[in-house]
Amino acid sequence: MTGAGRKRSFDKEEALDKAMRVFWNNGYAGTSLSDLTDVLGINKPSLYAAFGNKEQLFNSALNHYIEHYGSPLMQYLKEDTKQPLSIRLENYFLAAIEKNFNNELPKGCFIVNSCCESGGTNIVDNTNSLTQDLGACSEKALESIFLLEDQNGQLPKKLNATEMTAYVLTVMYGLSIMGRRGKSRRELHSIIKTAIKTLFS
Amino acid sequence: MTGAGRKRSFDKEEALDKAMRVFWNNGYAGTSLSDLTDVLGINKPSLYAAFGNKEQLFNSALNHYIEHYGSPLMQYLKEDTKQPLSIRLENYFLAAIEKNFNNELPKGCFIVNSCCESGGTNIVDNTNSLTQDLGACSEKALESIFLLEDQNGQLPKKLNATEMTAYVLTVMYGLSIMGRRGKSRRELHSIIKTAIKTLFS
DNA sequence: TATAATTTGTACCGAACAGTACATAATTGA
DNA sequence: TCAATTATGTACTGTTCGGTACAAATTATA
Repeated sequence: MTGAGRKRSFDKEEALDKAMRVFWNNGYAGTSLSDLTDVLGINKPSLYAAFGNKEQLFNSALNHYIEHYGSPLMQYLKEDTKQPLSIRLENYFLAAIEKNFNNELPKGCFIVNSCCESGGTNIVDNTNSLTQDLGACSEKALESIFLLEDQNGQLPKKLNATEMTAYVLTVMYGLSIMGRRGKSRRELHSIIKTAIKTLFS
Repeated sequence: MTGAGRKRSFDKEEALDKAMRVFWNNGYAGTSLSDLTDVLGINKPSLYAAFGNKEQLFNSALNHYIEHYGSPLMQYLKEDTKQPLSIRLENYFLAAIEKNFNNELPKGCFIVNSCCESGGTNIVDNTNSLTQDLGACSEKALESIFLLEDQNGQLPKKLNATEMTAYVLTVMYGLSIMGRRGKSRRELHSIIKTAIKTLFS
């Protein structure tokens, strides 16, 4: 079927990762096609041929983020289930904030940023609902983990899985904003310590 | 001194409040001058004469928000100091989320939204530092309250004022994102209940 | 009532925006 | 080697962007 035709001069997955970082840093409305083509080192027709239009590229960037940066964090909760939940939850938080000190990545969480931008009149319905879906999806994943923990009696303070999920997610979101504000690793660690302490003792 | 000259046909404070809501909903980059003049019902030269340029208007909107929507919340912590801190903190959180169900106001917290947008290449240094300053200012206000509480032995779990401040602010930020995501009053109340429960028992 | 001061409305500016037409270049399969 | 196919680079489209020049309208003071 395919085969004929000139070869693409760039790696599509690499380019998507670069585009994601631009959107992550500047938001949808704050990113122009020139910003993208500059960073990706390709010209507009190539970008359109590979990724569709600006909105579709943004949606692809959101999915790419979840797949490569968001979802992997769940492993810290799932693995080593012999360790108490308090330890795994702390590792989950720690891993999340550690991204914030990789100077190659923008600050905060891309999904959180997009939630703030979402709902505005510049964001298309399609993108609004994708942002909502990705938020809901992470929430479901978290809840399914805490449902298991609840069955094993690991949830603290008589919280049920739904309450635990909503609260942990709230703290995660808050940490994202604190990270975006440029808080130091020391400060973010302190917040995590407080979260674990107040939840589990 | 002043006196001569045609009268302004609109109320400047009202117009600023309207402009704030547009920026709050759509962000800085997501708001155009046409969006503003449409909502304010004035034309561009009037807007420029009254508020300077887009960036200055945005900065004024941020200050207006803090003065009329952010700072007043602090009263819930300061007044009725005979009541235990747990009650006052709960009222503070409740008052914060209640704004989210006023359908005339955009969802979430304007400052939180601006933090997410801040740092991007489209936001001018001046606005970046104002956003940072306003974040830091709220934090100082909160910390001065918790310093007093600490002296009265009201802080729970052996937290000091700095730890308490950072954690409460994190939960507030998280609530803002949850609100922006469209969580119901019931869900946000549940999160607040969990926060109070885990902090104080 | 004349004058100075201020706001308003219209109409415009150059620049940047998202997106595309089209010719050229490169690659595969026949 | 030739035809079909795909990607690239240039140059362009119409629209919207933030911002302003300028004349008409309105007001207070002298």
